[in-house]
Amino acid sequence: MKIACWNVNSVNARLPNVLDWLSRARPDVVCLQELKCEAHKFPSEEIEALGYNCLIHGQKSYNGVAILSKFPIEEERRALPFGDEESDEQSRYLESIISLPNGTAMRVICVYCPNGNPIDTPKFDYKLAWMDRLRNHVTNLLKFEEPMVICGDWNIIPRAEDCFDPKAWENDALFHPKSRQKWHELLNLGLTDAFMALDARGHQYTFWDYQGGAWPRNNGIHIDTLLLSPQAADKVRAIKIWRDEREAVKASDHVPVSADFEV
DNA sequence: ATGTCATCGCGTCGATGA
Repeated sequence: MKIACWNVNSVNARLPNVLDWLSRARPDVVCLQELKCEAHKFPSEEIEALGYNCLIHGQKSYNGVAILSKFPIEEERRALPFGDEESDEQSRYLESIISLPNGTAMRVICVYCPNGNPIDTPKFDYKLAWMDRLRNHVTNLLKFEEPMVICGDWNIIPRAEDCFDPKAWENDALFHPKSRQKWHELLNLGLTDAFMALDARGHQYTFWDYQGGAWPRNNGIHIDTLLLSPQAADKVRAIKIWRDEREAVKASDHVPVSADFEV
């Protein structure tokens, strides 16, 4: 089975690209970030027509996450615990249980981590606190010892070789030592980064800014990936960054990332 | 630093976020 992750930067502005890619890639499960719309404006009919069940956590203008599944899907929660009301106003988290054809189940989680810029503002504090809340929750989920996949736009550049020009990111929330520390704390719970397990090359970007000719210069960053519980890591077989999608007309600034699992 | 894009509002562009 194929599970994918894609920040679409407005699902309605991107609808032709999304439908086209779903038809070609035929993923079984897709986690979408940055819907930029409320649930009632999500293009459910068009996506259902391709055989997907849609679980949507929308928000007007900003954020918004969804999980598409060809298999039966049930919502587990749509907010991280350990938070305050202000944090939960932002639609950045969606957790589901998907029933697979072989009779087993998989927990699939879609996350859109806060950007956090500029640093030295409450936005950066919010990013760090959000990562703490996620780590606390994942700590509990790992106790189930079940297949679990967390797909995300993590808004964190893990390594210097995950960007074109590390110097340009020195004072950015995506590459700040505190952000990367949160990333390591999360992974050190026992999660496997699917890209690092199966590829691990540097300069395999998933995002290129619209500004400054970043795409033609290949000035990108690697910030989208799938994190796996040990039981999911046992089953992962391949990872793919759909780089060519960045070349499309009206492309998102992120490209899809997919992982193939045995069964 | 900025060769951009998307949304909203009571608007026909500016503010905002990325």
